[in-house]
Amino acid sequence: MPNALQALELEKFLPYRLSVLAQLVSESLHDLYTQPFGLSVTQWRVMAALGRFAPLSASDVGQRIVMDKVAVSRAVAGLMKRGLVERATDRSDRRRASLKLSARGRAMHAEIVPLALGYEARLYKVLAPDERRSFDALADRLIAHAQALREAT
Amino acid sequence: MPNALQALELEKFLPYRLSVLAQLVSESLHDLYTQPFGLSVTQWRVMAALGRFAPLSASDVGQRIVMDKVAVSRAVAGLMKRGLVERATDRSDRRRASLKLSARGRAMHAEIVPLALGYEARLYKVLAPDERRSFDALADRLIAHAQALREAT
DNA sequence: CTGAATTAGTTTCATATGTAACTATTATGC
DNA sequence: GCATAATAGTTACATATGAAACTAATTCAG
Repeated sequence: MPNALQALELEKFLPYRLSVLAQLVSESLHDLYTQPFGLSVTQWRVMAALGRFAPLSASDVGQRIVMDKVAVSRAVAGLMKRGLVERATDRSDRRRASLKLSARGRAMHAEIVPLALGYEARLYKVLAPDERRSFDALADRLIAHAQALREAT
Repeated sequence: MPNALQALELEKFLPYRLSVLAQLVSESLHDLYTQPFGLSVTQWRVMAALGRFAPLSASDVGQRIVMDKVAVSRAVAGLMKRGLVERATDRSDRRRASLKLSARGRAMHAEIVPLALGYEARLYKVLAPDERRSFDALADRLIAHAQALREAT
């Protein structure tokens, strides 16, 4: 047969399933911090980046968490308004502003991290330790490859 | 130590990595059909569902592709305007409308499917066949479990 | 040095998306 | 049978997001 009929079986199609999984996980996680802390997804991600990587500029944040600068800018504006993040203009390059969590921001971060890790732990429970390691490794390779394919275009 | 300091290492955090991977894949795929065919992501998903599962009601589509009814409604409206989808009111329950691809819709679907499968194949190339099977199986279990956790809340 | 090109970040506008309210139709309790 | 509830789908509003234009500061070529 020169060209067997190609059928797209959605339920087996990798991009589709990745989208469903990421969506489910993201929504569940969102529930953990949206009601009690009033954070949007992007705000939480920025807080997570700042909580982990000390002082960062807005574009550093964007690179870390794969978020465009507009989204970062908006999230930071919201976090500053609530006094969760502090900004200081860089003395040597006044375009830059280095960002870090305020005391309040650190306190909130410290409350949310265990919730996030708790959810991750519950999710991972369905996999045995070696399966978890295996999934992680394969996912990493897929990420790297997807990135390479994207740039190749 | 009663409660070791929990650090959130974003780059190892499963929800974060799933989000990055799904985002990368979705963007790449999007490039394949957005320019040449002028479809949005939701429109393409609806077409894919209809292409595979014959006549479906709008809510059937939503269940298949995990998309809420508002999004389905909007996507269908756009597809109908372009004559890619046909709608027929159900005689026995006039709230329902059964949807299917038109001839033009089927033709477009037939053009896009190989592109989508081609991308999937390129993506999968980074994994050996047994790794691919393994990843698929683990991902399926994660999906099922994430769904269960979500409902348990 | 000085003007063109870069870079950081914000604002604007157009589009996408989710929640809730609404219409129309069918099912259910009494 | 009739009022109430439930279901399919659309519309309206409010918010989120992305692309492009814009401001301000810095770098670089000559």
